[in-house]
Amino acid sequence: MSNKNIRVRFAPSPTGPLHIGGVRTALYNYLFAKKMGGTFILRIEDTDQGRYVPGAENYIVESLKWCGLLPEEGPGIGGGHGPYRQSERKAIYGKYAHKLVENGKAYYAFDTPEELNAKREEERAKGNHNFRYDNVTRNEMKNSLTLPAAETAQKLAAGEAFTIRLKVPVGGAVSFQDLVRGEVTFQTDDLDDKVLLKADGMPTYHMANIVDDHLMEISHVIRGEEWLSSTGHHVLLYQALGWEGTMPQFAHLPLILKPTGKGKLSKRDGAKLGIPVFPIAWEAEKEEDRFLGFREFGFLPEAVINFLAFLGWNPGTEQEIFSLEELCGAFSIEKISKGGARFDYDKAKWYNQQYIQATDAAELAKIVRPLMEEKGYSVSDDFLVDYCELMRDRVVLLPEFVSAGSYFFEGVKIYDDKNIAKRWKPELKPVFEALIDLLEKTDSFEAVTLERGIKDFIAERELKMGQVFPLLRIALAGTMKGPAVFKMIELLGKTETVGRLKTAIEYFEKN
RNA sequence: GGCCCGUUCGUCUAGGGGUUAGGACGCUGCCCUUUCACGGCGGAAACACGGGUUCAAUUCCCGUACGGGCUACCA
Repeated sequence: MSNKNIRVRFAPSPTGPLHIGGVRTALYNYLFAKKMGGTFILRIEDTDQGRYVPGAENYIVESLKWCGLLPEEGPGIGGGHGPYRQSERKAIYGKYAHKLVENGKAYYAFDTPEELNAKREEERAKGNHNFRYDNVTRNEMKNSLTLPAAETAQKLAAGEAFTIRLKVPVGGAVSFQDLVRGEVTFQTDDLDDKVLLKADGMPTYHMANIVDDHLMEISHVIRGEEWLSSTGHHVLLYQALGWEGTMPQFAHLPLILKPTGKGKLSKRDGAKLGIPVFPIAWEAEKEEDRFLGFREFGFLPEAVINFLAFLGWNPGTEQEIFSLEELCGAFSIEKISKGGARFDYDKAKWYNQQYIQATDAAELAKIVRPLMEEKGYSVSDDFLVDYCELMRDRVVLLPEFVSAGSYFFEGVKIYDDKNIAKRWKPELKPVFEALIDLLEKTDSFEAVTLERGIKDFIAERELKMGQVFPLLRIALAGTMKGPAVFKMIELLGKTETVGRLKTAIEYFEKN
């Protein structure tokens, strides 16, 4: 069921790695598009050449890919509304900006950044701490409203640098219905005359976003709450361009807040708290500019998506685990919450654990294999699958598959001396030697058989389980933590098990 | 400062004029298990405050407080 009228876009700016709040915005756009049978579009907002960071666009694309949020239109993908990079649409914005000037909805402004700063300083000195270029102050600035027409024409002809500013009406009000917040109203007298076209000929976000959303036939603008304040200007712009009738609907998302303290989540919070705030790693020259992502921390993308979906949205049922597909079915803008949501890393880890537990061992083995190789462990496929089966319920982040069971791959490197001291008695030596004997004579190395055999062995000698099992475990793993002993023996196999027992007895004796 | 937005357990949230205010994470007790986990059953823990409206407000309205966002020729 496709609905050609529903078109949403994710429009990030390639100024660095996309943080997790951006991923959530992308997710909500994606979910809404899928839910409605509409189209999910990626648009790159690279109108600020000063802040352009090479590699950032690729990072955005790779991040979306890792998350499984594939755009149907976008740079490198195509679609009937391209180009999808704003830098490639420069001429379009210029045309509309000049049209607005012709229609008296905007004007040329010749004030240089230096002059504007000087003006701000001057006002500050007078005690006015918030100078605004608005429908009052524009009358004392250098623009086509205050200058004689001839002078304006002369400046333009001379190629003097100019910007085009929106001529905000005096004494009016703008309102719109926000899909998550209801009616929002601004007095035009509170709004400044936003720059639409910069001196370098590039549009500002405000201009580009309206022109593109209109031309790309965007039906719903779903974006972060940081845009709510400028939406008044955007509505004014739609009106000025005569596009009010097809203006998209707005939905402003609550912000993702820092895990601790105040404010919205920022790049630096990751490094500061040792948690990921980016989907995937970001490479950079300088060490302090490099970041690891959720992927590198060992998260499954499905878990990240599920976690993110619930940061500011809730289906209203008690189900917590949702696949991307299920989210597409359950999503609705009405259920987006209004208040900011604090980033809860513990919850993210819990989701990851849930997804690891729900993934079958063969699949986990595939995911874990590269981590094993990185560590230098060579493991057979069968062994790795069985191993994943044993460890699945004991792992929260993927790298723990490597660390938590390292003894399986490199033997016992460290013994738990404290427990050995507490439990080892010299008279246990013959018992363990007899156990080795028993194992060597056992043909079936299956956990159930082993369990029966070893339990009988202990009973025959009138020993307690507690005298044997903990030491047996330490002999094989070095630690008290780990899967059921019989399962371990089964996985290790006869030769390895017997070998480890022999070394361990020696070690226990010395201890 | 101005404008805009928000406020239910520590956190994410459900709910909604009359409820024992529900779930999840985290914390915690017990059970399972002679390990560690997983799992199961419990527990502590919330309607920011003040006024209205109403027979009745956590829920509706208004204030206040607090929090957040914006306030660039950045997005």
